[in-house]
Amino acid sequence: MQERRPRLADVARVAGVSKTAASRAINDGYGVSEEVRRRVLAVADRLGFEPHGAARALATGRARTGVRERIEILIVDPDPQALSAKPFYGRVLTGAAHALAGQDVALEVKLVPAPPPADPDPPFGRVLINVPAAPGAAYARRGRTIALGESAPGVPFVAPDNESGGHQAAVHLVTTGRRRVGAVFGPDTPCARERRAGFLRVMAGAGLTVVATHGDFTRATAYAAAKDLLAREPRLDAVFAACDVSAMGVLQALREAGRRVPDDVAVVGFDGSALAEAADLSSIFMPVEEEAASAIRHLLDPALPPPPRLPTALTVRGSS
Amino acid sequence: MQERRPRLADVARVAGVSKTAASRAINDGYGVSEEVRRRVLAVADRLGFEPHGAARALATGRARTGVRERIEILIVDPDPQALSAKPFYGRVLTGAAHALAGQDVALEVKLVPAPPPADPDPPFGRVLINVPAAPGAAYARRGRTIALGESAPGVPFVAPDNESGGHQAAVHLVTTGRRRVGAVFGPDTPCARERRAGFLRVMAGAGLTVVATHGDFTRATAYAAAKDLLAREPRLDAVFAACDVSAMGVLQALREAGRRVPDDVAVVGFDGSALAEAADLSSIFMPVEEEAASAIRHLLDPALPPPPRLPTALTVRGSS
DNA sequence: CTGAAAGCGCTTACAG
DNA sequence: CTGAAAGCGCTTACAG
Repeated sequence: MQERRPRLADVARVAGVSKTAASRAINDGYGVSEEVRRRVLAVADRLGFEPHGAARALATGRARTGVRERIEILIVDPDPQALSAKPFYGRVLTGAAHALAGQDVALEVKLVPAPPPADPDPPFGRVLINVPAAPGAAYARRGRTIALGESAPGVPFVAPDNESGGHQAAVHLVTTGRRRVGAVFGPDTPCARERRAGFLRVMAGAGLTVVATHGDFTRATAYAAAKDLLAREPRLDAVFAACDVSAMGVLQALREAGRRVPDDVAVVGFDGSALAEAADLSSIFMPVEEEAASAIRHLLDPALPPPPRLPTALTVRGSS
Repeated sequence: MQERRPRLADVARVAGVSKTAASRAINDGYGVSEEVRRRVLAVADRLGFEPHGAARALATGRARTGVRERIEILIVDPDPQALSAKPFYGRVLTGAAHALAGQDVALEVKLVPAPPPADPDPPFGRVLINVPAAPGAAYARRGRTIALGESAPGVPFVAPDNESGGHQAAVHLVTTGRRRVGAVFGPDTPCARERRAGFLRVMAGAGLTVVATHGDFTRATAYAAAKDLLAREPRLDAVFAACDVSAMGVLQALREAGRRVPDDVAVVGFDGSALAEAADLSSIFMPVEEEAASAIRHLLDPALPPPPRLPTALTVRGSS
C-alpha cells in the first residue's frame, strides 16, 4: 500500500478548513482563530504532515530550496590523512562551528586533493584552505568566498600575524639569555617566510647570527635538521622550529644527543596546537579558531570586513 | 536596477522556442533538434540561467529539494574546543570524508554540548559521537543512525576492539621483559573499562600485579598519576596509559623523576593519533578512520551491516 | 477571521 | 521534433 505523504490540502480537508487557513495555522498562526489553529495543528500532527520544503521555497521566493543554507569548508590537501594528521584543520572546524552556532547554517566539510572545478550547486559561502592557484571566477558564481591564509589574488583572506609571531619567538629566546640560536624554518610558503623574517629581524637586531636550515613542517625532516644544526654548532642553546610538529623532531634529536631541554637547549615551536600542550612545548600560539570564526562571520555578514592580521601569542611551557 | 534572475521562460523567449523545448534542451537534450538545443544552450549561457532548484524539485517530485543529501556527524562534547583539542574527531572526519568521496553526499559537522532534541529537518543519515542517553526515537524520524562507540541501546554502533588493544599493550610489555608495570587507566566508560580489562587479563596470566590508578584521559591527571605510581613502586619499569594524551603526562613525570625512556621505563599509549607519531610514542593504534568509514558505508547502504569490533594494532616507537 | 484564486519556476504527459 | 497546458505543494495578496 502506497503511503502517500500527506499534503497541506489533506490537512485542510480533514480539519474542514481552507488551505489558506491551514497554511496560516501551521506557519505564523497569525490571522486564524485559536479554534481553527488548534484543530489544524492536531490534524497535521495526526496525519504526520511535514511541509514540502521545495514547494514552500518556491512559493515564498526564497530562491534556494527549503533546506538550510550551508557554508562549505573546502580543504585542499594532497594528503588524504590531512584531517587526521594536522591539528590545524580540526581547529578551523572548531572556530567555524562556534561562529555558526545558533545560525541554522550547515557546516559542510569538503576534503579534496586538488582545487575542484566550478561547483554546479554553489553554497551560500565558502572558506578556502590551501587553495593556491588563481581559479578566481570558479569560486565566485554564487555566495562569498574567503580564504584562510593568502590565496588567489583578489580573494579576501584572513591570516595570523606570522611575522610578529616569529618576532615574539626570537625576543623570548634572546631575553632569556640564549645566544647560540638555531632555527628549523619551514618550506617556501608565504606563512613560513613571514615567520622566518620576523625571527631573523630580531636576531639581526641583537647582533646574533642564526644557524638555520629549511624544513618542510614534518617531524622527520626537522629531526635530521636538528642533528645538522648540532653538528654545525655544538654549543647550540636554543632552537626555533617553524611549527610544533617540527619542534617534536627537534626535541628528539636533542635528547638523543644528550642535551637537556630546557637547561641546555630551549625549544620554541609555532602553532600552539594541542600537540604543544601535550608535549609541554613552548610555542607561538596561532589563533586558528579565531581566524576561522572571523572568516565565517564575514561570510554571514559581508558588512563585517575580513579582519586584518590576527595577533599571535607566545605560550611559555617547559621547553624554554 | 533589479538584477532579476533569468527564468526558463526568459531563455525560451529569447531563443524563440517554447518552455518545453527549452527545458528539454537544458536537461536531457532528448527530443529536440540539434539546432534548437544549441541555440537554447547558448542563450541560457549568455543570460546566466541557472535552474531554480526548488521549482525543479517540486516539478519532478523528488520529495526532498534539489539539494544534495547530507550525512551529519553529530559530535556531542561539552568542551567547546573539543574539535581542536582531540585528534579523535579529526580522524573521524577523515574517515567519513573518504567514504563519501565521489558520492555527492554532503558531510555536515555539528558540534553540540549536549544531545539535541528532535531535528525538524533530519538528514539522510547521521553518525552519533558521544551520545550516551537513550534518545532513540528522537534520532529515528528519518534516515538511519549509527554511533561511534556504544550509544543508546538499540542504536547500532561501530567500535574498536578495545579489550584486545589492552591485551596487545600488555603482551608487548611483558614480552619485552618488563616486570614492574604501572598503568594509568581511563575514566569509567565502556571503552576505558575494556582497555583495562584486556590489559589486566594478560598481566594476571603472567602472574604480575599492576600498580594502577585511574585517569580521565587528560595530561595533567596522568602526570600526577605517574608521580603517584613512582612513589608506590620506585622500581617501575613500564607504564601503560589509556590514551596518548595521558601518556604524554606520564612521559613528563618520568623525565622529571630522572627516568630514561625507554631504557629505565617503557611507555605505551593508546589511540595511535598524530600525537603518538609526533612524540615518538609507542601506542595501540585505534582504526578511527576505518570506523568512521564503516559507519558511513552502512548509512549509505544498509545492506552493509555495521562491522563487528575493528582490530587495533600495536605500533612500537621509541618509548618502549 | 476566512477562503477562492493566482502564482512561485520548472517538468512532462499529451496531442499535433 | 514541437508546444499548450496541467500540475508539483505551498503561500499570499485580495476580497469578503
